[in-house]
This record gives sequence, C-alpha cells and structure tokens, in this order.
Amino acid sequence: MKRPTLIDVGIEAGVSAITVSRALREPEKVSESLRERIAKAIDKLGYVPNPAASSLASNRSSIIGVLVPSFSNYVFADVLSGANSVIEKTGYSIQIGNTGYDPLTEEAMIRKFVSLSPVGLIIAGVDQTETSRNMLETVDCPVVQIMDSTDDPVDVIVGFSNFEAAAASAQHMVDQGYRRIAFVGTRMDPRTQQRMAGFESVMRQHQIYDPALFITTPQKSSVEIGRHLLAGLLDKVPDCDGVFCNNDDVAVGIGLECQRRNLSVPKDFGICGFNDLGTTSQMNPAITSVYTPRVEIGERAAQYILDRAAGGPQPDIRNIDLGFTLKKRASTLRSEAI
Amino acid sequence: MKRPTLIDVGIEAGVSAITVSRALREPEKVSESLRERIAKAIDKLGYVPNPAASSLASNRSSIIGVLVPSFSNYVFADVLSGANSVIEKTGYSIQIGNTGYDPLTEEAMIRKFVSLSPVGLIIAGVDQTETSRNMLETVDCPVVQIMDSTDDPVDVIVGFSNFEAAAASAQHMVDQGYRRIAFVGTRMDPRTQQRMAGFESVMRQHQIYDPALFITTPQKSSVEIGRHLLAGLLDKVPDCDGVFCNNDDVAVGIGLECQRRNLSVPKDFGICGFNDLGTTSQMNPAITSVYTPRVEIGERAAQYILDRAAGGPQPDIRNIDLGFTLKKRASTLRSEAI
DNA sequence: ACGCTAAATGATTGCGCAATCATGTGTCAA
DNA sequence: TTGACACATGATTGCGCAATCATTTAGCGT
Repeated sequence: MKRPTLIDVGIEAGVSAITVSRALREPEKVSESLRERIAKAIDKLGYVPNPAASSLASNRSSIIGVLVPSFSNYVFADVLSGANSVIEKTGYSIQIGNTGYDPLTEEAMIRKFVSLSPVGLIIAGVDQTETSRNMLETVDCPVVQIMDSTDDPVDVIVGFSNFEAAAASAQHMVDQGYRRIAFVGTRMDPRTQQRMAGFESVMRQHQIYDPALFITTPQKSSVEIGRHLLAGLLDKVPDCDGVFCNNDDVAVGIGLECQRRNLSVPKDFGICGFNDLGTTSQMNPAITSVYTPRVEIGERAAQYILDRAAGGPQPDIRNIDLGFTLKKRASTLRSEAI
Repeated sequence: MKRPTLIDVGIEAGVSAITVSRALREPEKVSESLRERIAKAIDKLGYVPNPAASSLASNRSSIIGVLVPSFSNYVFADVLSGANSVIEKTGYSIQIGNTGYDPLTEEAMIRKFVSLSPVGLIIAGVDQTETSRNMLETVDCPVVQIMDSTDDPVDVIVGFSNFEAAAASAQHMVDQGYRRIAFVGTRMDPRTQQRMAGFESVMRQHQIYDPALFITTPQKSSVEIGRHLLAGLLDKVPDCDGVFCNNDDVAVGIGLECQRRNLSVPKDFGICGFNDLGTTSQMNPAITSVYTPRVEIGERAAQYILDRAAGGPQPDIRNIDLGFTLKKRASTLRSEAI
C-alpha cells in the first residue's frame, strides 16, 4: 500500500518512468495513445506526484510565497483572495507569511521563502531593509511588490499611490469647505505614513496645515479605537471640522461616535475613510472612502508570476499602478447636503 | 556562488555532512565544540537548508496545511492568525487552501495537501465528502477539524457547537420577550445550517416556530445584504419583532437599516449577530452577538499539531469544545431598556 | 530502396538530505 | 589492564523526480 511512484505507473502502462513524467509535464511531446494508457495507469494506481522530489530534481518548487504584514487586516485577506483565485486553477500553491509589520521578521521570512526556490514572491510594500532588498534582487524568481507605487521596484510593483490617494481625499474635503481637517492614523506603517504625507501636502498647499490636527497611534485600527480617537481629538481640537482616516474601521468608529454625539455629518463634521471595505457605504450617513483595488492587485500579482513562470518577459512598465477611486458619499458632501 | 550544501558546511567546519545535519536537527547529540564550529561555518557560508531535499529524504515535509472555505470571511482570517502565531516560531510553515465552500474543491485540495506529507492538517468543519473523510482518516499526520463540534472527529476537533450557540441566542431573545423572531442566514454553509437548526429548536420548544420567519440566501454575508434582507423581511412579515443573524455583517447591516427606518431597537425590534467581530459592540445601540474563540481555535489546532509532531499522544478528549460567549448588549436587552 | 531528419521514447545520473548501520573514542568498574 | 559500554562521529545508501544525452521509430523526398 505504498504510495506509487512514476516507476510504478510506468510499469503499469508499459512505458518508462520518464515518459510518464513527460506525459504529465509536456503532454504534447507524448503520443496520443501513450497519453491515454498513462492516464489510465495513473488513475488505477491513484498516483500523485511527489512535490519534494520534483522540487529537488528540478531545483524549482511549485510554491508561490505571499508575505503580508498581518492576516487580521482585511485588506490583505482580499489580496490573498485575489491571488488565490488565479493560482488555485494551476498546479502551484500559496505559502503565506506574516511579517507582523516588523522589518526584521520580514527579513527572516524572506530568507525562509527564498530557500524554497519559489515560483515567485509577492510582498507588501517597498520599505524592505537593505538585506531584504538584496535577497529579493538576487532570488531567481519573479518578485511582485504590492499595495504601493514606485519607479524603482525590485522587479515589478502592482498597486497604487497611497500619497496620491490621500491627497485626492484631502483635496475633496477642502473643496467641500472643510478647513480644520484632522488626520487620524493607526499602526503607522509605511503606507499609512505615505497617506499622512499626501494629506499634509494638500493641507500645506492650502495653508491650513496644523500639526495639532495629526492624531496617530501605534495600535491597530478598529471601530472601537476610531470612537476613542474621535473623543480625544474633539477634546484637544474642539474646532476640528472633519477627519481623514487611514482606514475604514476607524472611519466607521468615528461615524458611530458622531451619531452618539449628535454631531451633524456632513454639516458640522466631515468623515473620509480609506480602502472602502464595505461598511462605510452602508453607514448613516454613508461615509466617503477611497476604494483600493485589493482583489485585483492580488490577481494581477499572481498572474504576473504565472506569466513569468511560463516564460514571459519582464514587462517594460514595471510600476503597474491600478489606481484608486474616491467614493464620494454623504459624509463629506456638505455642498449637496444643504 | 552556488547555494552551499551540508557538504560545503561540513568541509568548512572540518566535519562530515551528516554531523552538520545532526547539529541542526539534534544538537544535543553533537559536542559543544563541534556545534560552535559548525554554527560558524553555517554563518560564514550563509547556508540555508533545502526543504525539498529534507522532505524527500525523510518522507516528511515541514508544512502544515490549513484548509478554509474562504479567505474573505474574516472568521477564517482570525483562525489563520491564531494558527500562524503558534507556528511562526517553529521551523514549520503554513500552506493555505481555499475550498470556496465547495465539497469537491475541498476534496481536490485535501488530495493535494495529503501529497505533501504534511506535519498536520487543519480543516474547517465536519461535513467532508466520504472520499475526503477517507483521505483524512488515512493520511499519516494529525488532522484537526475546527469551528465545529462532534463526538466523531477524524482525529481531534477544536471548536464549539454552532447549534448550541444559536440556541442560546434564541433563548435569550425569547427571554427578553421577543416572539416573532426571524432567522436570517447567508451562504447557508453547514455551520450556518446548524445554527438555523439550533434556532429552530428553541422556537419550536416555545411553540413560536413559523417557517415564514426563516430568510435565507446563498449569497455571502455583508453589511449591504443585511440591509436588503431586513427590508425584504419586514415586507413579508410586518409583525416580525426581532432577528437572529448567522453573521455579524448581516447584523450590522440590519442595525443600520433600523436606524434609517427609525425602528426602535431593542424596544420594537431585537437584533442578535454571530461571531462578535468587533463592529457590533460599537453600534448605536450596541448589538448583541455570540463571541466565538476564533483566534484561540487557530492556536489550539496548531499547538495540537506541534505536540503530536513532537511525539505527543492522541488525547483522550478528542472533541475540544472551547465554547462561546453570548455578549448581551443593548440591541436585545428590552427588559433593561424600558 | 536509400538515407536523411524530426519525433517519440528510453537510460543514466544526480539533486541535498536523513535513515541506517558502522566505526572510533573515552570512561569506568572489576 | 581489560572489557563493556555509552557517546560522538562518519560512510553509505536511496528517497522520487527531471535534466541531459542517447537511441529508436516514423515520415519523407529522391
């Protein structure tokens, strides 16, 4: 009852082991009749390839590594979902790693992944350590950075500009007449910092920049923290008339806290979220948010790796910017609300 | 510049390859001095083990397979997070699979995972096909079913009783005086059906069972669908006075729709969610929900696999029920609200 | 019918490691 | 001093597959 090998299948089908191997990997190089006989033998014996042996012999595993900073951040659940939908139809599989937003953990995970001779790697962001960057430059497989935008990716990057997305949101709020807009940032990972920079740039441009309006916390985002941060913010800056959040959870929390305080949204207070995870659009009033194409980013990243694995070239455009969409909703549309 | 092997390290350290291998896997069997020399050599050469070779030679990979029905269901993001927190400190890695709530996809994924000679498997639920069940019974590694409860697991099961959790919620609503309580179910996967059964059982017990109060849809849950389902429900059953949702998203959507309709919660309408994902507790009013120990389930499942891998025995209690907690909040506490 | 080429199939080898068994080395009791 | 024994280290082998090269067969024009 041992697990059958290529040799067993070969014997059953009356061919050599290598022909079976070929029939599986390059069927066009094996005659029709043999293919059928081999298929029958595989079926009969219940043969399943041994990926370890294949990997060892070919110096190439069938693993695609996906490195994300957090599983509980739903943004990455979506990315994973997109990548999976593309990969699951192939013979490849996804191995995941969680860096916990820590560069050194990330380094360790990259080292581990590189040792797998993966088909490709997907990794969030551009802010790797020098050592990490070096490993990624050197590894013999496509590497896709995601959720960000840069002219100098390791290989290619699929994402959008966090700076621009935040700037567009800020500009929208300014357009709607808000002047004392706060930035609320949780976790403060590199992408959040870029959003903060984009926000700040627009504030400065309109000469309404005020450092007192920047509220940040290293805690992870949540609806609950959003409520607390709004309370703190209004204590500290009572004349604050709006907020841009680095995350939808926080925006929802703030929206709920406004309900409780009977703070009129959008009239007296504007709210803008980030990522458009679904709840913002259903709130009362509906909350403006920046839709980011997370699922598509996962799909495109995975597809690029498959294309390269199939022999495709590195494309000319290495910065694949899928953009973002500012979903303007009631929570900031003060002009229409009057 | 080739990747160094055990032999290279051995030469560098002046020992044989197998001693290096031992130093890595069973350090206590190698003398202190050699261990140091070997460690230095490994460092100098930047040696990283080849998992494929190891797996081939030992007939045992370092992979723990986790099979979930969906990545975008945040419940499983939490499970994954819990499992990862336990596993990341070890030399093992997580390979994930998405069954898409489809038994045949699940079968295929199990087949694939089994072929990896994994350290262990974690799989959601108990409703595998006969073929799946067979493979799981046969595979030579610990298998942990999760998110459910049964006296007859494949190996062990870590979870809670969906039937009991729903029944407890229903009983609570009945205790609060609700009599025309609807069940709103999305996706209708096996666990949702168990919740429905638990709910139904309590309704029958109190002789207030009415099939018209069961609203189900194959769509996945979301805040948006929750709003729509409430609208449909109130059209169909105007005297409905409460709802038990199989999922928090739906409960939040219903809560928001009640806000919009100025339907007084909990006075005229009670709402209970499931899973307690975080937003329910922050709503106005706060929504009652059943907290399920998702992260802990992931942790315990992973820990069990590690224990078994380290030579531990199969425990006596194979049904590890971590329970649930009904978080009674304003949305159902009608007696207190008056 | 002959030789040429292309297509189909096979034989051999080694990937890097761990299982197994073999050997060396030191310690201690009698 | 000897032998028994534990402990430390090494040599050999094979895991199942794919890369490489070798061989056979089929198809074709002249």
